[in-house]
Amino acid sequence: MLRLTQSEENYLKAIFTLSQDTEGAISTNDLAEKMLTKASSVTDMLKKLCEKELLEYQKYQGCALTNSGKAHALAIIRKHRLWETFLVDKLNFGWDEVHEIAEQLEHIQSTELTDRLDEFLGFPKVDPHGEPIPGKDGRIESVSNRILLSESLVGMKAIVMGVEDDQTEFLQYLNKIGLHLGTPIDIADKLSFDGSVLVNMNGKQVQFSITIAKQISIKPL
Amino acid sequence: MLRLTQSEENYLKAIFTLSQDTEGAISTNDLAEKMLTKASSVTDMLKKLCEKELLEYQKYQGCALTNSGKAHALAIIRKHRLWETFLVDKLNFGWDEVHEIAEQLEHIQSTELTDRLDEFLGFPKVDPHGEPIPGKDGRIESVSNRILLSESLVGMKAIVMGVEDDQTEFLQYLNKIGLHLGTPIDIADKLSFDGSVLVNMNGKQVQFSITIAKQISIKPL
DNA sequence: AACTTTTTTTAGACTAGTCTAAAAATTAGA
DNA sequence: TCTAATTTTTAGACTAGTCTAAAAAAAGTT
Repeated sequence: MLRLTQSEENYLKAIFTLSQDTEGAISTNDLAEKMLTKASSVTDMLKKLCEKELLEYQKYQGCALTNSGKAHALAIIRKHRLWETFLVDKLNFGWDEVHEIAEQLEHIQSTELTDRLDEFLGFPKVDPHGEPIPGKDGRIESVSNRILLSESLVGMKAIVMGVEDDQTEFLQYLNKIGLHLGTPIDIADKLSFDGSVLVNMNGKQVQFSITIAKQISIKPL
Repeated sequence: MLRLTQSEENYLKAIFTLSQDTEGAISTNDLAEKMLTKASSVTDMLKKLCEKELLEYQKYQGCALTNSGKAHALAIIRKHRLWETFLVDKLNFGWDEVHEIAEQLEHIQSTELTDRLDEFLGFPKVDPHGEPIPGKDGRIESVSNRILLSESLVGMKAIVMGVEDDQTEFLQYLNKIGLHLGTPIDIADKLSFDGSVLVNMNGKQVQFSITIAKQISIKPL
């Protein structure tokens, strides 16, 4: 299998995640924003990755991963999520503390290591943020019956199943208000003018802006 | 604490290990050989590391680590040996399979991670090759009563405690002849003309060249 | 359809780490 | 101690990845 640099791997991962909620090609600018870099740097990298047949790229037309590129991206995501699970389950880190470390661990090159770690963890299906962990073959088992909190209906009862964003500050905020995976919630109200969601949980009422509600996935009961 | 690149870390580690069995400064050429690189590349790196006060360096005089440089080197060695222990104890890798992977894992930046891993492993004193694991403070607990097989006396009974070299092929050879940590051995004879050591172990007799005998450390009973 | 704005690419420069080839310093030998 | 051999450094070049500034293409607006 093709050997990639950390930078190349990070680009592939970014393109893959952007593709998840985007139709068609990924634009150079969007990718530059995601990678916290400049469009000119992105153009250079796209040429290189295209050369290696990890993505398709035509001047001014953005890019899209090939099957090979997708496979690489999924392998990195698999490692990232397995390591996060290791850090939380075995080393007792909080779910808000593991992203940075996993960003480094995901680049360790050894399929054998990844697979043994998977086994050691008992073949977990989701990571500490509720995100599904791709299997050896790159397949993601679909997580059933989930919706975003932003799409919930008033009166619904549900269980928190995951978060779409694993940035430290966001997760620390959720910790502070007592929201974790598995927390039961009641949708008390939705404010039509700004999309805010009022939620009863742990005996208190909390208000989530639409931005936050889009980051929380729940399973209606 | 100063942030270093992987390459800088590898140089510090190499200088540290060379210093272990060398009096005085480490020469540019010796370091180049150890790093599988050219002397000119080494000179450039020495200038940089000297700038950062990790080592002392004067043109044509070789180099020696400062206390800061030693501390960094020991931190890397600590991580390397803890990860090797994890791979063998928790993921069931063989002692001959872990060096390469640990070479990557040793560069993961997080003291918190290292210390939690240490705790998770039960604060091991030695790694899978019998090498001592530096503590949080960088101190290495001296491993008592050990000598090299090359220094043993005929008639001695001993236990294999460690190997100085952790290259895959060497360890695979030891596996093949059934030599592991804890294996009891009898020194049957030493050949004066080439320094070979004849050893009885597992009911068989094995002959070790002086080169190999210098790589095996034992505890006389 | 022509003009303006935005996006994207090119051109050229910079850093880190490496290399080769040549120059300089040190060490060894007679 | 003078010369030869060895070691080490310098000089200049290369790759990967990044940047800024400017040019080119695409998209939006009247």
